[in-house]
Amino acid sequence: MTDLFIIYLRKNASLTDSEIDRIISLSAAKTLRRNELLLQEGQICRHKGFILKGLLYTSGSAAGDTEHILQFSSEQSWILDAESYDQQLPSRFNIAAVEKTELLVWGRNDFETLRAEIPGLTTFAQQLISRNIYSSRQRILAALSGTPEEKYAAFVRNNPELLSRLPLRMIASYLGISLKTLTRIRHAQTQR
Amino acid sequence: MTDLFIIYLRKNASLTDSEIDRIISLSAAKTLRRNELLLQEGQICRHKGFILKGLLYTSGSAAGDTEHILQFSSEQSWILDAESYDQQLPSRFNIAAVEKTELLVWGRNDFETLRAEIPGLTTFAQQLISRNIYSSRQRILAALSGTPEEKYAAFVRNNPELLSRLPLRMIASYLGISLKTLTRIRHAQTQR
DNA sequence: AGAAAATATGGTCAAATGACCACATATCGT
DNA sequence: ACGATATGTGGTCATTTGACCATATTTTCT
Repeated sequence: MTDLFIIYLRKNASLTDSEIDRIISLSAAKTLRRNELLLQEGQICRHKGFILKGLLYTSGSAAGDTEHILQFSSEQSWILDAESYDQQLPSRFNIAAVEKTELLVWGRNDFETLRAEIPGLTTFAQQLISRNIYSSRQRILAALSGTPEEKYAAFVRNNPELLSRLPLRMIASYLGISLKTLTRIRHAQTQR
Repeated sequence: MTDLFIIYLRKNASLTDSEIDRIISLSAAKTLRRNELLLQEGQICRHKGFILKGLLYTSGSAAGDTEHILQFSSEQSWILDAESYDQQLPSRFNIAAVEKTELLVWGRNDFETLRAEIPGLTTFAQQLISRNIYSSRQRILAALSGTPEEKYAAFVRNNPELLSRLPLRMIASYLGISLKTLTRIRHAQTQR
């Protein structure tokens, strides 16, 4: 199963095989069942995770408001609450499994050890952060732009592989529209 | 005028006075007039800026949709398009001045030189990134949550000092609501 | 100071949305 | 495989929103 991680690193980072081995040697396997929490609001995020297989969502709520899904994270991606992890502060978010999910996780100290040993890992982590910032901006734009119908169309366009794995209510929560509106949109589309 | 920058660094970073001098020695002053662009969509972001005085906005648009304001940046904060700056790719955003604005700017090479010389600067930059990620998430939640009225109330609560400096249409653009809706909300509030 | 431009307000109307509810269907866990 | 639970669909209705337009007001620039 860690093969998937090796393949990912070979493809995306500039690391030697022994460096990759070393990284894996400090990891632990973790499995989440459907709906199980990886991180709960109020807890401190003590691990960085890499998703081998499965699908997670990150959710949170603005003061007083209902909960919304901020992000979906599927295989071949990292998952953590950066703010809580970096500063060891209680998280304001929940991270939970949409479906059965298998992860590799690293404790913060171990990962820092690895970063100190392996310069290429730091470089790689930087790139990930840069991408993260960019995708957050896209997400903000998507949330502000367009009608519910356009938002849904954009979601389908950008995440075709997630469609069948997610309940509609989660998609509605992610897009910031009501489930009612979402089913209306879909109904209108199948009519055509 | 650079005093403001010195004060900021003393307060927020762990740097010696000579390190601060060194950082300033590689900076250049820049002034933007109202509405003037600091960065235009399609251009590559070649500088990192620090705002001494004034107010900027960052705007962009999702495919086909109208432009929205992603962020306001006022004195004592950094401004750049991280994606474009890091990877030297054309920016997808505009950054422009709401009002006359004075900045310090550093070319990318110079800043990297500074980072290599001054470890404390790297640490500090990391913290800024971490905060950036967090505020992006808050922004996403705010965009998804609540009615226009609640969004406006949250904006007023979180940015009281910006209210009088921004035209309403920019606030509307930032919140993702129409100008009409915004004036309606304000009208209703003054009635009470 | 004065002309020109930008900004804010307000009216009307059609359309879209969300809240609430009931019911059908699919999915999950044992 | 089965019962229980979660999920999706659909109806109705009141409310809100945005589009379009005209006009009043403020601000900017020279």
